[in-house]
Amino acid sequence: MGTEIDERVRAGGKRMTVQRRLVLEALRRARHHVTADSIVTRIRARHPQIDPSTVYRNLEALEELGYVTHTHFDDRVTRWHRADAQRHGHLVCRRCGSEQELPIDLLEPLARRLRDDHGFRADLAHSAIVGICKACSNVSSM
Amino acid sequence: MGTEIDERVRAGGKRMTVQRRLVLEALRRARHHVTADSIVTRIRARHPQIDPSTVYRNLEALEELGYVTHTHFDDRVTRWHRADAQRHGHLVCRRCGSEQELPIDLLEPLARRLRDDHGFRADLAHSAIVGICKACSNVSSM
DNA sequence: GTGCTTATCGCAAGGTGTCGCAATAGTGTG
DNA sequence: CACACTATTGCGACACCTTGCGATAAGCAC
Repeated sequence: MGTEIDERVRAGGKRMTVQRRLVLEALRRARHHVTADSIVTRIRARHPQIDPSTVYRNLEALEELGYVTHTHFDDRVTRWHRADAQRHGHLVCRRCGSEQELPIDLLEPLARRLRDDHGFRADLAHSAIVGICKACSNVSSM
Repeated sequence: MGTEIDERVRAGGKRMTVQRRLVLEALRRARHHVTADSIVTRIRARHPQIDPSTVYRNLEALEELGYVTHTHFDDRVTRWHRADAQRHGHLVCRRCGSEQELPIDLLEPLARRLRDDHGFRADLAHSAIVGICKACSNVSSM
């Protein structure tokens, strides 16, 4: 089973290992963004010998192959998800920590502008946009 | 000396300590973005007893008071600078790591859109925009 | 299936912050 | 100026991720 993926992994000059398959499986199970750490925990439930660094390296390898992507949320936490998921931006409130998704085309005008004016091909979904959400704006002054 | 700042620090319910003053001074000396670590190193040259956690906590405290701001560059490193410095965005190339600054008003249309459509007050200078720079675009295919 | 090459693994250590805690030291008050 | 209050410090430990390295095991050729 999973022969198609095995093929594609090998085509990329990589190998299909037990650990790689476990990471892939964990990502498939996870609906949305997951932290590397949560993947480690989940896999360890059944395979206690897996090392965190292995998971990190696999996420990276799978990203190179185009299977997964990562997004930087507020400040430090990186979250991973399958690359075939709907592409979208993120808004994170620095006050309450709430998150909301954003249609990618809202970011398109800026992307175009950066491309045209600076020749820079921006990946605007890569980092969440930080700010103050509507609810928090209403509560606090201003 | 420094009485005005002392006042303002105290007005914020905080205290002016030797360490706080050293951090403030280091930021004043630094032209642009500096990492917390470089501040630690710099201060330690003359005051070897200062602890990194103290510097981190002071940066945070000074940020609350509006004296400094931090920006997230590519991936992990946080950089700090004085709040009165010219506000601007950042482009970081994920291939070659080069950085360039961006006039803040280029980001304004998106900020307005987020404010109007989502009631979200975005801080678009808080995270660098990641992508592929012009030079790298020309070298690699596509 | 044997053997070879080398991608990948597990482990230990490092980098960048963060946190809990007991000791210290700014600050306002009497 | 001594005192009480509590913000702040330094230290040790932890969190999250990265890196170097020797051991292991995919994947290919025979």
